[in-house]
Amino acid sequence: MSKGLETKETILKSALELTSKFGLESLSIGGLAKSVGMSKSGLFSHFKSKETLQVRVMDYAAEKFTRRVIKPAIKDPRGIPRLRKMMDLWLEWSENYMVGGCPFVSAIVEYDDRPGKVRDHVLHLQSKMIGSFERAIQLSVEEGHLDAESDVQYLGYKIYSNMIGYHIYSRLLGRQEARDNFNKHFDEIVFAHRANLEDL
Amino acid sequence: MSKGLETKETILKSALELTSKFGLESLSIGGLAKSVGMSKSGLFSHFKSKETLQVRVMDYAAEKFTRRVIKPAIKDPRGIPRLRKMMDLWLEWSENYMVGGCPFVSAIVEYDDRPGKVRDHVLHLQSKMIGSFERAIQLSVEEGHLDAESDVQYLGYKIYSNMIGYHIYSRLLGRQEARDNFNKHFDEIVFAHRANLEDL
DNA sequence: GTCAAAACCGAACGTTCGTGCTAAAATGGT
DNA sequence: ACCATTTTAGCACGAACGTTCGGTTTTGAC
Repeated sequence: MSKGLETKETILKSALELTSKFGLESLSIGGLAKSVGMSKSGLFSHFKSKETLQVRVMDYAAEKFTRRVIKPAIKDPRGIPRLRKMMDLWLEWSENYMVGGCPFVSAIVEYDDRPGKVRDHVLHLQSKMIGSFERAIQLSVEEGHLDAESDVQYLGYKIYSNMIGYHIYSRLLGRQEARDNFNKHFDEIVFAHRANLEDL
Repeated sequence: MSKGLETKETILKSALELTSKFGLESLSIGGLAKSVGMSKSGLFSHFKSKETLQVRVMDYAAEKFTRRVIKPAIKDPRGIPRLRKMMDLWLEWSENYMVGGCPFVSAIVEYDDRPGKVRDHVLHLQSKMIGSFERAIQLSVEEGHLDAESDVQYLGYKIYSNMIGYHIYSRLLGRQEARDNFNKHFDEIVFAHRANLEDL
C-alpha cells in the first residue's frame, strides 16, 4: 500500500472517531490534523475540500458498518436468525466500535435541512442501510418465518425506530433499561408478525 | 411589556426557527442578529453568553411544546384518548410549527457527547417530556384502558421510539408512508397492552 | 543513484466566531 | 421636559475556520 493511502486511512479512522463524538459538521480540518499529528495543509491536500472529506468519512463509516454488521450476518441462516444477528451486531457496533454514538444518526439529524452533497450522500447511505434490513425482513417472509401478508416496509420502519430509540435512550438519557427495551421490543415486533403456519 | 422583553421574544422566536433548521450549535450570534435585523453586540447584550442563549432557546422551545402539545391534551379524558391526543398534537407541532424538525431531537443528538450546561439542560427538558408521556400512560393504566401489568417505562420507550422513527423517516428520507407507519405503530402498541377486562 | 512525482509543511489569506469595551440612542417614570 | 435606566450600535480583540500557495522533504520506479 502506498504511503498516501495509509495516511488517508489514518486520517479517516481518526475523523470517524471525532465525527462519532461531535458530529460531522464540527469536524474541523485543524482539529483533525492535530489529532493525527500532521499539518492542516498536509491533511487538506488529501481531500480537496471539506465537503469531500465529510463524504469520505461517511463512506468509511458505511464500509465499516457493512463489514461489521451486514456481512457477518450473512453467515447465519436466512430469516429471523439472520435479522436477529444483524440487531446483535448493530448493538455491538453502536456500543463498542463507535465511541461516541452511531455516526449516521448524527449525520442524518444534522443535515436533514442542509441541502448539498453531504446531505445527499448521507441520505443515500442510510437508505441503503435500511434497504439491507428490509431485504433481511423480506427473506424472513420468504422463509416462512413471518406472515406472508407482512408489510415489509412497515416492518422495516418499526425495526429502525427501535434502533434509533435505543440509541437515544442509551446515549443521552443513559438509561440502563435501554438494551432490555430494545431486545424486548424487537421480539414483540417479530412475534406480532410471526407466520401462523397452523393457523393457531 | 417592556421593550427589552419583546425584543428578547423576537430574538428567541427567530433563534428557535434557525435551531430547528440547522441545529443548536450552528446557531451563531452574528447570523441570528442578521436574521432579526439588529447588531451582533446589541443582541449579545440580551444574553451574557452564547451558552445562556442556547439554554434560553431550549426553554423557549419547551414552553412552546408544553403550550401546544401537553396542555391542550389535558382537556381530553384521561387515558388513551389523552395519550392519542398528545400524539396528534405532537405531529402537528413537529410538522407545522417547527419548520425544520423538532429542535429537541437535534439538540439531543448534537450534545450527547458534549458535557456542559447545554447538554444538562437538554437532558433535563427531554426527561421531563418523556415524563409527561409516561404519566399519560400511567393514567391509562389507572383508568383501566391498559393492562394493569403494563411496564409504563417500557411503554414510554416504545412510544418515544415511534416518535423519533417517524421524525427521521419523514424528515430525512422524506417518506410519505411515515405518518401512516407512525399511527399504525401507535395503535399496535396500545392494542398489545390493552386491558383484558373480560379476559377475552 | 537519479529524478520526477507524491506527500507534507509553514505561513498567510479573508471570514466568521464569541466576547468585551464605549458611546449613542431610545425608553419610560416623574 | 427632564433624567436615570435600559437598549442598541460601532469597533476591536484573539482565536479558529476553510483554503491557497511556495517551498521542502520523502517516496518509489527506473
